[in-house]
Amino acid sequence: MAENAAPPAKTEEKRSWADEESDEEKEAAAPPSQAADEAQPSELKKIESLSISDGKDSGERLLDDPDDSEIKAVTSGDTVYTSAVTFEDLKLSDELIKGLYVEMGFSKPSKIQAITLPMILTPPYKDLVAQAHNGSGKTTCFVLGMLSRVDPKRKIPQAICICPTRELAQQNHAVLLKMGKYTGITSMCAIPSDSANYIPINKRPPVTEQVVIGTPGTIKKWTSAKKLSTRDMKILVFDEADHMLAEDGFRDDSERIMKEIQRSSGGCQVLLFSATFNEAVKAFVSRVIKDGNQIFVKKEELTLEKVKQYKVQCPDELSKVEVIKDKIFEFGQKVGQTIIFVRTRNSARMLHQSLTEEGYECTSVQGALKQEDRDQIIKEFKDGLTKVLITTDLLARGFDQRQVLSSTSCALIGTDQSWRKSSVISSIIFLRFLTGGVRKILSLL
DNA sequence: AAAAAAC
Repeated sequence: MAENAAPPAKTEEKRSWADEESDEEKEAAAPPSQAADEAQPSELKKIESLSISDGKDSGERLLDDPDDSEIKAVTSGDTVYTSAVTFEDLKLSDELIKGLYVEMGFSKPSKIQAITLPMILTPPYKDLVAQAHNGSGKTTCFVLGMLSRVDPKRKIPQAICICPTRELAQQNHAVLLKMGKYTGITSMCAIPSDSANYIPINKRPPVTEQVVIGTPGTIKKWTSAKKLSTRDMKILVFDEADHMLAEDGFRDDSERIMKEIQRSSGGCQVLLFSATFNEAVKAFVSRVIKDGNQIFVKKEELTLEKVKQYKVQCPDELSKVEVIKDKIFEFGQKVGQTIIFVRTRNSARMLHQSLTEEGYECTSVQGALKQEDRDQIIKEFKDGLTKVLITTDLLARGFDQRQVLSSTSCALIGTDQSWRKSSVISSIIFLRFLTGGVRKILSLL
């Protein structure tokens, strides 16, 4: 459990350096008496609802969720699913159970696991679209799904997971190795290899590993070169599925891969997992996934309500850097590590440079770096060797930094969106110009 | 609108 970052000070002291809200925000947000950081959490703290429908049902049934005690069974189509109270309910192999208890340290399924795992593991293995908050145990759902649907005796690829970034693919692969430690199930990452150990595709032996986790381009390349057989695929997972299926994301690649695998395998189960699904993606999903189980959480407030938010208004770009130096570093030392999100690769580079020049220790990572360097920088941060990491959307999604540090981290937001997607951040500091943008953020609250 | 993957 990550304890909430104790705010460094109460409101009054905070205002010694954080400006008060502007007029624009006042009209956009709440009654003028309410400071912005009061306006956000408690009001949004509603009981989260789960909506369960069979995909054809237009009228969604909403199950109020009183700490999951009442939800025992949910039906979808003709199949009756019994929510899993224990992992034993799922009839997993002993080896897998051991991995869950010993390696992962789990005791019982989380709510999303209790509901989705039976849907994933019960014939006729329907497709599944599932939304679950960050930190709710989403990864376990599909990793466990893949591990239990693979036949350990057959040395051929039977499960694929596709992720939007190499980093996320590696992270998910690490989870799979850990959870599947005693199963003997083999797996590999399908991401572009770094220059040092590059193997031309035609020299690459066909994949014999049973689970493959990778990024779209490489998966596509390997399958079209017949190095990755999809004939015996039983389960296909898209992590961060909303991005994988968004028009400005990986939709084309994803759709092609999905079609190809479903064709060659004769209908393989597809799982779509994400913390967020906007309406456009939902509409697309319902076209692609015709007859699947669906789980949506009503609103995506969970990340928000745990988060303490501060705003600092800066008249110009230069003063942002001043605030980072004077305040963020100091604040970051109290709470642990800091991630600074910025919008562009270039600002990541520039900010890193100007901070370093002035003797502030930090690192930065963005997509223009070589893969080796990316891996190295992230490893150092996860190992706690570096305290301040500047990054772009590269780490905005699915970056799980709890596996390293139970202490809190602090994120400084330079973009409108990335902080909402990021996993466990207990504290947010906005740095924005006086003009523009603020209203947009407030409307999201 | 930029970032991500990968050509």
